[in-house]
Amino acid sequence: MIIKIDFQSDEALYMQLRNQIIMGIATSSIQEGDVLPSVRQLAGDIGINMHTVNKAYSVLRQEGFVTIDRRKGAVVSLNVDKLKALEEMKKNLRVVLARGCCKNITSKEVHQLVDEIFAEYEKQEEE
Amino acid sequence: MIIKIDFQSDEALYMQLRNQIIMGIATSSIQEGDVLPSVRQLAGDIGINMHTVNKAYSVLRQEGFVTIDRRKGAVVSLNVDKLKALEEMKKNLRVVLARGCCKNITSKEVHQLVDEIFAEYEKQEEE
DNA sequence: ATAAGTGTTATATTATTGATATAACAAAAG
DNA sequence: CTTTTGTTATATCAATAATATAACACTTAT
Repeated sequence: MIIKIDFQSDEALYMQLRNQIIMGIATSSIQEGDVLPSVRQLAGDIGINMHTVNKAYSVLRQEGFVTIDRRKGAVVSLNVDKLKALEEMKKNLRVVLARGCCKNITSKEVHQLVDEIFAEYEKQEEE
Repeated sequence: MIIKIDFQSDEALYMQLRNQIIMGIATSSIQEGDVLPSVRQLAGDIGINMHTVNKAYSVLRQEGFVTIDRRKGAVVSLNVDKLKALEEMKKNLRVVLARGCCKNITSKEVHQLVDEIFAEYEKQEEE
């Protein structure tokens, strides 16, 4: 699992970290049951503060992507509330698609993008 | 065009405003050539500060959704850079879809959501 | 022409957030 | 017993979000 932080980005560091871990789970480069590095370890590797990593982990826990075990640390374990997830996705898609729609992106083109991205996920699942 | 601001949300006011205007353009409840309310007017209607509206308009201008004319004000006019828009959408979709993918949302279900949302847009275009 | 309304700019203040820095604690592992 | 773990508590600094006045130049009505 390679984490790449962009210090020039206007996106918060802990948010970048959260998103990359989620994408790591989606591509199965991190799998359910895997243990994330300790907050101190990852902070040292990336070159950011311990608390920033801790905040990312806390958000991941609250959103149901990991459980935090005192003995093991942050363990990938998905708490699947599918109805909630679908609702959240629809809300997010409404914003993303509206932007594209204004720029003449068709539903067909969106479908293609979706397939491309899902292909990225399934491709790496075999590794 | 009805603007609904959630003061409890953790999303910045100017961002909520920006997104709702973009969704308004997508659903054609605001059309190309239409003039947005003046910053003072809209601020008064919503009950927020003039500068917050101004910031939303500035972002919309920078992102190519409106042009700002000294005599007319903020006019909806889409500066379509489709390649850039596709690139941006893919980046956004990667994050949104990864979250769903972890929660067992299938590509088929995403396709359905996309169709539902595009239907919302085209439905209101006829009004 | 006068008044009102427009976008724009400038400055200032307040509250919140993001990120960092130490420090300490209890629990678990070696 | 020492180290490492997550966790909590403070504190500080910088950046951002939102507000408040105020002023300027330009349109547009009256």
